[in-house]
Amino acid sequence: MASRPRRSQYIPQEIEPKWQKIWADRGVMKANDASPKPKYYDLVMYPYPSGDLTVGHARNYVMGDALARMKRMQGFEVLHPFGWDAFGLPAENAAMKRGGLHPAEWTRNNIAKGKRELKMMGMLYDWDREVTVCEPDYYRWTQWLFLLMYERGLAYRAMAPVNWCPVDKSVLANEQVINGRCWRHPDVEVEKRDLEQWFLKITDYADRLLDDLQKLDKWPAKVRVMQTNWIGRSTGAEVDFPVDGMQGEVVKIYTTRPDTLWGATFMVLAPEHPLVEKVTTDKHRARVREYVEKARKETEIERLSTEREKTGVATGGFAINPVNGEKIPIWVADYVLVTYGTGAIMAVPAHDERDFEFARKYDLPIREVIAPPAGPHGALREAYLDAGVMVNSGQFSGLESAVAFDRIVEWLESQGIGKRAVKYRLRDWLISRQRYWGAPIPIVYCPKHGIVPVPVADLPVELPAEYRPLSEQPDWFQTKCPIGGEDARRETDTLDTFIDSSWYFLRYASPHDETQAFDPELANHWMPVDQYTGGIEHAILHLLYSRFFVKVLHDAGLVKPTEPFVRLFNQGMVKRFGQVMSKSAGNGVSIDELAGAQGADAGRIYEMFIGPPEEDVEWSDAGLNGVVKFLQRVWRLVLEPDSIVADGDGAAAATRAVDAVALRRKVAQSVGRVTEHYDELRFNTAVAFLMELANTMQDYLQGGGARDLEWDGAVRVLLKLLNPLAPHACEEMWARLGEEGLLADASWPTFDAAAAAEPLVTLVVQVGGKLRDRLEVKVGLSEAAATEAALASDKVKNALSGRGPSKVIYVQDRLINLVP
RNA sequence: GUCGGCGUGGCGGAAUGGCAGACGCGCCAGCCUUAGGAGCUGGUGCCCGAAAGGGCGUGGAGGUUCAAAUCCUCUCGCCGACACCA
Repeated sequence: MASRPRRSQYIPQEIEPKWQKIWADRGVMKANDASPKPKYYDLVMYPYPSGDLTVGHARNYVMGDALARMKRMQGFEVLHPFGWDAFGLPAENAAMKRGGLHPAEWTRNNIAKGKRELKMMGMLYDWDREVTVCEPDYYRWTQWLFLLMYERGLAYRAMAPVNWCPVDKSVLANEQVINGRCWRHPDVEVEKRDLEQWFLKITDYADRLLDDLQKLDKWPAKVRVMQTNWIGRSTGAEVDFPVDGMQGEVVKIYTTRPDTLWGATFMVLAPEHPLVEKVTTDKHRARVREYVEKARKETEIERLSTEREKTGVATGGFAINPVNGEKIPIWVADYVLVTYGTGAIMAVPAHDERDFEFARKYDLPIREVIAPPAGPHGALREAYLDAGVMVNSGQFSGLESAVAFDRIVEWLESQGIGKRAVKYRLRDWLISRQRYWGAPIPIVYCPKHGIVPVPVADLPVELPAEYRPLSEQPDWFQTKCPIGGEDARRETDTLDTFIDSSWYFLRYASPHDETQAFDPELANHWMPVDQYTGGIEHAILHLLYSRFFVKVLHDAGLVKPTEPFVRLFNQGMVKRFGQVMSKSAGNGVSIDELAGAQGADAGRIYEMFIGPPEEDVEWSDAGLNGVVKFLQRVWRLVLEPDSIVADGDGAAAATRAVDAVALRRKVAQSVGRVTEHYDELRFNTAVAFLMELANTMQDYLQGGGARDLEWDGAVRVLLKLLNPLAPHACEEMWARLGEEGLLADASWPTFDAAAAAEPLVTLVVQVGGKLRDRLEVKVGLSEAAATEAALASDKVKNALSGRGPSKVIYVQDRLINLVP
């Protein structure tokens, strides 16, 4: 190219910084709170500033940025903010690794680096609204939200086991426990310690979190299913089983199958169940204690093999089945979880796989009470789980088990031995972290007044400057009681970082408000988020927590919406060598490398073209060249059409010449398809359509098409459609065409149905479902006329081998099918 | 184990039930050029055929339909989530 000076060259390294500066100077990315335009809140999941933003992150952000740019051109006032999930473990680990480095310093360095890279990719974020959760002006309000929860009775303290490394004298996250050992000390077994912890009562919102999923019809079905399963609501009955020989002592069990009550042949308590000691007879005490001890330790270490054989011991105690007065033995087994239901079950081996397995192993009786359609088995080979006719069930025998549920529950209630009950898999959210790098929990423990929340006026409770566990910094944690001024002690735990991220999207609405977490008026203006884009790895926790927070804030009268995110999209991960890309894994491709190689625009298009947005993709540089070629071709089409005409091979080009009508049609069609696919974030096909448009335009030129208004229109549409993905190049070309700023002033092209309509359609003629011929016909041909035209074709006559069709199927204007 | 998703050329992948393989990579041939990893033109699912044309083709087996990559049943393979939730 260097040898052809007549051509202007596409040199991204020159034009990209230039346009980035112009955009910044013009402030095109700023969201105006007072704009009369309709709002569009385009949110991408903020990253952890780990210092290695890769092309994997960029894939998410290109989608968000392209959408924001399109929406701006469509006349929306777009809020497209960015921030940093800056509290958390990696900063502490990095600080530990490099002795002397403070997590704050490490974090801030990474943020600076990441910000530079994002700007380099041409992302237009409203940096005036940047949010960094580790800064006091943010976590002040995180603490305030905790106090709000506390005030509303949603935060409470309870004992909970934590992973404890005896060498580090520190709590470990679950991910840091590998095979029951500390990740940093593979020879050291992690201990389980019971510590007093803070919880949020998310279970109070279980029903609403579940039911409102139905409103989220623009969320991927997959995520809704995952959340549904996570919440895990089941309906059943709680039934009281008196303990034999112990006046007034009952074991409450939970079952989803009250229709199988008559088949209960034993009872099982979780090892941690409070009644275990009581029901155990002296004869069995030693063995039971040994089992409980062992079970406790095992679950602590790891539930490695879930397929392991069930174990348990008899307590020697008996319970009375209240429905038939039967005495059934009470066992203890670790397959019953103390954390679910009542921690105790009635075991119905005939109709439950687990109970069946257990009964077989310990030779406990199995009694069939639900007969399959084929009739009772007598000797069961496996548990029968489906519905059937109830047998051996007193007055309910003969009833269809499927319809018996309600009647049995009513009867239990009338007898005072049981009641309807709903249970959840969801547990309350443990939010205490015995970590330095997080928002301190704003609580003071006073010997006189007990748990005392820090007054809002005293927020933030700032982290001490020194990086050391808070519990080892008496200068920091020694304080006075806010109520009476007594010597008191601060809470030394910090908040789970998921709290930070459960409300950051609200802070963006009024990021500098020093009087409140967010301005309700502005929050209600921008909320809910119209499009939320991020990784599937947050399908459950982050999204569930954010939904929970918004519901609580709604109940507190602070936000109107009950759901934060209208439309959710989970983009796939970028992998390399089969693994998720990251610097620490050594397979990362940085944004620097991508933008440096062939420019940000090529990188942006390539990120989108590499595969379907929701699928994981394997990174390779192979296709990047094709994208660069495409950009260069657009450049030539727009600015150097002469060189394209000159390159055309007249003879060849004539065979697929595109006339003005065909060009107009293609342009109109592209507007429709590209707009629709951008909107649905299907960027890979949108890019393909843009390539098709460029191909068509090239054919038009090479076939001798005039460079008239038709052509100029096509050029402008191409630039506008391509602008969200390749903004620098398009702005530059637009400017060279002598137009005003593309981003600032241009509007999105509108779809012209008339231009897109085809004056002639291809009538596809099938015989017996097989393609036989294609005929050019007028749009809207009647069925009779279409059939006549089809039958005139020799090929069709051949296929019908002389006979006429016995049946004619005519579909739209495009297809006719003759059945011989 | 349960739930969910996915199997289409050499590769990434397109296809409201209606011309399978768009778009791109790669490859082949040619053109252009003061030897470029640039640009341009044509070709490129498989088989038979010089060609025209014909046959076969979306993991496998059935089914529904005038018509199936697409819907249904079974099956094989890969991936993901949950994992004893009574």
